[in-house]
Amino acid sequence: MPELPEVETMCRGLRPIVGCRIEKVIRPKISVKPIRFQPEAERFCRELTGQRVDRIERRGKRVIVVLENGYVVFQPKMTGLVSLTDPPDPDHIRMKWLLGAVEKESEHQVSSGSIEVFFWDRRGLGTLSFWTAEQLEQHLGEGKLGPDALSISVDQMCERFRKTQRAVKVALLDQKLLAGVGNLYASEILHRIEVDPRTPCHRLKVVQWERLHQAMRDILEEAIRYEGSTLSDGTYRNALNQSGGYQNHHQVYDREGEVCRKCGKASIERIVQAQRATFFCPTCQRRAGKRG
DNA sequence: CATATGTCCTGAGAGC
DNA sequence: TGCTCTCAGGACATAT
Repeated sequence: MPELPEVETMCRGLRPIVGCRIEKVIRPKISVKPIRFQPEAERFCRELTGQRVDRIERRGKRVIVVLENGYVVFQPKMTGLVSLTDPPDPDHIRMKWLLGAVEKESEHQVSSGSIEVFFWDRRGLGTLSFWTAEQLEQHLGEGKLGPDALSISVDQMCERFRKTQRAVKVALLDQKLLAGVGNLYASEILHRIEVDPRTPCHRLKVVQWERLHQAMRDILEEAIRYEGSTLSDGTYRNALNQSGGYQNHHQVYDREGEVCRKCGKASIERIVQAQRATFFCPTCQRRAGKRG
């Protein structure tokens, strides 16, 4: 499930294509249902062909390839992957680019010859869009997508979260409030600051939002250094087709019944919030007011 | 407006 | 061995 660190890793892996021209856009024939393209697939491919890649950006959990004339937005959702090497299997390649060599001198210059970019998605919930600058803001601008988790300030966070009565774990997943945190990292963040995931946002104090903000940054940055988390399904890989490393550092996610690494006593519990699994330590993350 | 639920999609794994 | 069933969860659509 690519969240901010995994998507950031994909973006970094794409840097070698900056300056290259998209010579061919291919949609391999596959037996599974096609993913959603916007505009529809044939026009999408036509629009991209011949364009030069200017830069790579990320907004929350989306990869944005900025072309000389338009923006390609890839939403990996659950199992999507962008890579420069062979993806996990050939049966779920949703799109492929053949790139020409770079035109100008650049710090990311690659040797001549062809580069391939693979858009792969096993479950096919992901989407690919090609938008103008105006459409990009329409779809991903303020009001649609909250501030990115790595650039939001503490004050912004307090302001956006303190109004809601929803459980803090559930609110962290709301991309309109905050972009980039998903189910895995939300549990990890709350464990680090020892807050019960069921606590309503409006009950958290300013100092706790400060801790949450700091822990969020720390954990996301650590995870980026490890190039994300590859879960047991093995789906997620970095651009060079290697597993991430952060799964070995998870404190609670997918550790139901195992001993908490912080207190060394309690075993990690799994509950369901808003139809999603939440993992936490019942000892370290006691509800406020019940401590002692 | 705020919040909750249903839907999309495939493959892995459980259970019989 | 092979079948059926459940589950994983991001983002959007629809309902309350």
